[in-house]
Amino acid sequence: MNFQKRKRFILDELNKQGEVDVKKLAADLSISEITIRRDLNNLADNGLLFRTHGGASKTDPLAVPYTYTNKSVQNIAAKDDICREAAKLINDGDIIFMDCGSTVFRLCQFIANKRIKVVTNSLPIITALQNSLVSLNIIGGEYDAKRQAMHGLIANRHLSFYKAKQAFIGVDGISVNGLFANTELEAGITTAFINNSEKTILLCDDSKIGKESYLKFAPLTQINTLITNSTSADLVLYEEQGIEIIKV
Amino acid sequence: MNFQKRKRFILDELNKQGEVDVKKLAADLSISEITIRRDLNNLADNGLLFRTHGGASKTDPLAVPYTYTNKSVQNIAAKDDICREAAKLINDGDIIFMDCGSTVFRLCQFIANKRIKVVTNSLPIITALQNSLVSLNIIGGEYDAKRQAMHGLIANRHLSFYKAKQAFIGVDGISVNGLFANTELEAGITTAFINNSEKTILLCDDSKIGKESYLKFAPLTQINTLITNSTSADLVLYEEQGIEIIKV
DNA sequence: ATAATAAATCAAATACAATCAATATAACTT
DNA sequence: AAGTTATATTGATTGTATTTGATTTATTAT
Repeated sequence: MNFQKRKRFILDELNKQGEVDVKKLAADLSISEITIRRDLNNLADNGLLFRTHGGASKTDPLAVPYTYTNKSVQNIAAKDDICREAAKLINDGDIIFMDCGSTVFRLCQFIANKRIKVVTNSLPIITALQNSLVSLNIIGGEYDAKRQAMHGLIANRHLSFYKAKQAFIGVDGISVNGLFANTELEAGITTAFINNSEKTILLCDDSKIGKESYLKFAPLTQINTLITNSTSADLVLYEEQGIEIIKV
Repeated sequence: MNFQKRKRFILDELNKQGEVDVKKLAADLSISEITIRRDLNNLADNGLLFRTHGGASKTDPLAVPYTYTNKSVQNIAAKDDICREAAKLINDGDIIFMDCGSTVFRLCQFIANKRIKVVTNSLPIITALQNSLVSLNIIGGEYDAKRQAMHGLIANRHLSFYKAKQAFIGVDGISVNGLFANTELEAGITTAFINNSEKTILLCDDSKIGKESYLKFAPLTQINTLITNSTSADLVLYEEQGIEIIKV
């Protein structure tokens, strides 16, 4: 009973049962558990199964199709704290922009009962707010399945039809040198948000503070307010550039 | 009963009931409450549910994914037959419009593996096709939660940026006198679809044939092709006005 | 204020990874 | 062909990490 045969047996078993157990496989194949574990890890590395404690299953049962689960599971608590504070800045009758980051998304829960208009390029935000009191406006354009949002020339142009009181945005990084994005598309729509709103409010958990990623697309002076859970000493430098800092 | 299985059970239960209870889960799964609590907290950290005192409830984003399931979708079989035929008119490389009716929605399943570009104002269509080979473009504008689609001035203007080979549309009624809609908004976007495509293909099950509802917004001559399961004698009258009829 | 729920801490069981040894397999030399 | 060396596979051992539950203490809801 070699490697290849065991693999086939394991995958067959997985197909039949939906899951396998290290102990049982070891007994069935008369081989040590450590070897089974090695096989399972190998198969998992190749994406052929999902490793669990004590065995394996066909796919990750937590892999739900329509959420931010894969992406933004980081720092949910901090993000919620930030967004709770952000929601206090919003009053009935306001028109606000919300961009498509995972931080801004957490704002939805705090504004569902406000009588406001939200303009956004993010589909998860639409889904989250579609049965709320919020009136929604979607920015059209090329759909990016990975970000579940619209970007690009047409989106930017569409956005220019609107004027909002506040833009709530996220970035991939912020430092004394400015705001950073991972892609041009993101930078483009964020810039459009900034240019078409009276006030720009940046929502940023501590993992983004001081981080300079791929593309610097705007100076700090474009931002009016930064809400963050960071305790970084650099924040005073931001303040010196005229940004109001709200710490949570 | 491991970790993953419990989580799947919890999420399933949550989907069915809308909320779950620590005690009940512990009893159902024959496991201690502390473990259930840990599971719930873990899922909450991943944004998959909202933790409450004594249990958990659904998070908003998962609450209402876009579908037509809740709606009364009549005549599914007939609509599928129509759409199967419609899909034959679409070739790789085409750019097509799809409007937001329940009939046109059924077309998704037949085009998921085509390398085409779809421009649409319907969110259920986006959801259905977002992980397909199809490249998507969303028409922005005011969001209508009831229709789960965008309509209005901005949507119509946005649409005018594009030119498609074919527009696949539905209507609320069709007779020898023309095409009928229930609202001005629908009429507006449908007209825009027609005006910006080389060919307009109307998908219509028998319940719409001969029906004259609220608003007549276009003459029959605007349509190039009608695909229907109807056996009405009136169809020859449509044909006399220059419409190609495909019966299924 | 009181009861229910949650968090914190500790303990036990189980699974895992790392390391090293034994064996089998392959490759190479003469 | 035989022997030697290198390599890959497997297993045993041991320490580590994870999972789960019991008990106690803190928090929350009504």
